[in-house]
Amino acid sequence: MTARTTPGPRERLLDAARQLTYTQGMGVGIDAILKSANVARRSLYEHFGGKDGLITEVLRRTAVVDVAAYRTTMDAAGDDPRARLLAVFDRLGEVADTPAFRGCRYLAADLALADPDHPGHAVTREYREDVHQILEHELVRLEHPRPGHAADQLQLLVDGLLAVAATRPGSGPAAAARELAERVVDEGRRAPA
Amino acid sequence: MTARTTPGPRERLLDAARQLTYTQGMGVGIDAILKSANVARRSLYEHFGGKDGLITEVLRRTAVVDVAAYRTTMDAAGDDPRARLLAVFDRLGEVADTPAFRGCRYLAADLALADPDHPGHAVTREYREDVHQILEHELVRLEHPRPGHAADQLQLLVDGLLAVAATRPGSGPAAAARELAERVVDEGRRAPA
DNA sequence: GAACATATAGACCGGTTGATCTACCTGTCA
DNA sequence: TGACAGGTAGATCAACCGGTCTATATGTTC
Repeated sequence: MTARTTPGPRERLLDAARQLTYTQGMGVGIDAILKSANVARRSLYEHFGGKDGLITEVLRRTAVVDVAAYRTTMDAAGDDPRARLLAVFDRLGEVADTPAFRGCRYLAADLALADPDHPGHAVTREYREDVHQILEHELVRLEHPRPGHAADQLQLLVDGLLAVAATRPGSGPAAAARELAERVVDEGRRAPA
Repeated sequence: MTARTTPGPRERLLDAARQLTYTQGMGVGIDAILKSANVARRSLYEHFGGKDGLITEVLRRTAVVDVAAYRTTMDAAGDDPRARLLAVFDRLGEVADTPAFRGCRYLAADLALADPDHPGHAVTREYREDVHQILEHELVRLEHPRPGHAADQLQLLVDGLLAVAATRPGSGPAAAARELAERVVDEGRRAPA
């Protein structure tokens, strides 16, 4: 029941690694992370076994947070599934407008971790499955004729939005993606046969 | 007029770097490139001044090739602007199905090159502008009401397609992207007012 | 043949990488 | 008091990084 005023070395490491791997990429040196976290070298290996373990745990943590953010965003939009889905794109537009935005962390991780056996890949894959399920769930509630397919399309729009926002800032990708998302969501609504 | 049977060191370097930076990422060591190209260390610095120069030149070369590929693909689809635009997505679907496919080289470069002043970023930016212009040109021919905006959307679909293909292979992103591309292209065609 | 540009081969540099190690310090609990 | 877990500090390691260097070989061209 010790109420720590300062997070322990483990949390400090995760936080520093989360920030530095995003701003500097997966190639950041361990020394930079240790220095930023103000943590002894040994503690890293005690807690995570090495750099790969630390990176993987960072991805796991952020994935939990980001999946929760999807749900929070949708809950704030009310009960209507259509509004809930479109709110995701509005929210991503806000995030992408942040000066600190540097693209999708999970895509960057998959592209940067050349080794296909790196445990980080499994984490990113699971993250995408979670997001897909969240989107599909709303589409089912909408009685969308092809919820799985539509979820694929929405996820493609999300990835496209994040990629364009990272590489062509100022082109307003969020609005463009939202327009297309509306058509996906509204598919087969008032159409005959 | 010497008809070389083997490309010179410069071409061998560019070719090896093109392959290795794609399969291994921008973090590949110079030694690996030199060994793969079977080129002396010094030649790299004579021709490109260093690793950054080599990488930048690789991006410049592949950008020329890839922009030409857009035109070739569209020309093979005939004269109709609609068919020409949709052919791009069919072609990208083929490319993404290649076992060697590892995502968009230019997006990976922008995400991996942490230094915002790296000359490679200017090359990728110009590449995207070229692609945008190609798409917009066809949309103008189509008398699309908002050719610039539609080109933005098509480019977003391209980026999303390549990202999904790299991270969720087998989910058929090409077909999903093509469907949405059709709606973008057909926007305001038979609609009144 | 001499001069020259262009290769190659490889030693070498300082710096950094991820990882392992010892030594010491500081709480907590028995 | 004493043991012990968990933290810090920092030396040390082999390997590799990008880059510079010398020496040598191979052409081509005056």
